[in-house]
Amino acid sequence: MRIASWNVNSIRARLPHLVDWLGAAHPDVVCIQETKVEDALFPEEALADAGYRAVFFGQKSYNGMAILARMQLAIDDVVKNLEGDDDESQKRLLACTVDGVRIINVYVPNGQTVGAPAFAFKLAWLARLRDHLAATHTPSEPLLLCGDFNIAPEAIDVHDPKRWEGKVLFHPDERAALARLIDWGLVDSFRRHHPETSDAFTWWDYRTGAYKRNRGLRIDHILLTESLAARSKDVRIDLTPRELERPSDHAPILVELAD
DNA sequence: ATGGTTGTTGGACAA
Repeated sequence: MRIASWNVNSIRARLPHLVDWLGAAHPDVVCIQETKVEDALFPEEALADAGYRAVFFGQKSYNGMAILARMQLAIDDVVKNLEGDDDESQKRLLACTVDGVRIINVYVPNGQTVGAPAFAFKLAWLARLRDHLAATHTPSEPLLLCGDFNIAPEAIDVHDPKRWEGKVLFHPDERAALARLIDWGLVDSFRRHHPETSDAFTWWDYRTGAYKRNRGLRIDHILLTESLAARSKDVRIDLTPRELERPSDHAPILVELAD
């Protein structure tokens, strides 16, 4: 089974890219972040025409989640947001089960600037996610936690770690929060398959021509429990859609799981 | 050099 994660930065603006990419990459499941659309306007039919069923959980303008699965696959046990969130809460988590794999798709708060209220919100949200995992799941089950974490784990994941050190997306407190999440019982699947690979990024700022110079960060992750990591054959970042005109600022990451 | 671009919207705001 091939499972992908992609922050599309508006599913309506990116619909042609997404549909083309589904046809080219043939994922079985796609976890999407930043749909930026309320549920009534979600492009469900266009995705069905492309051969994918969808569950979605969105809001106007900001955030918003979706999970797509090939029509032949069932999507079960859908969960929207964390325990304690209400209708007013930012839409940042969507979970389901496909073919026996528990899939948790997250859009971790960006944090804006270190020290800002949004940064405290980011750290608190990550702690709540850790609590949710511990309360609802066990590390022994086949579970995949993926999405836009807005955190680069290590210096090797940043184009210029000296310049980024202590900045939002690469601050010690965020990296510790991500490490706490992983310590629950997860594996960074990309790093397991590519332990030495540098300059492998999933996000490049729209400004300053960052993509052309490969000035990026690896902030989108697919984390697996050990039982699922044992089935993982490869993980790759697909740069193809980032090359197009008016792309998302993120590239998709994909994991290949043995049946 | 605190710049620059994109998306949602119709002026900021978030990223």
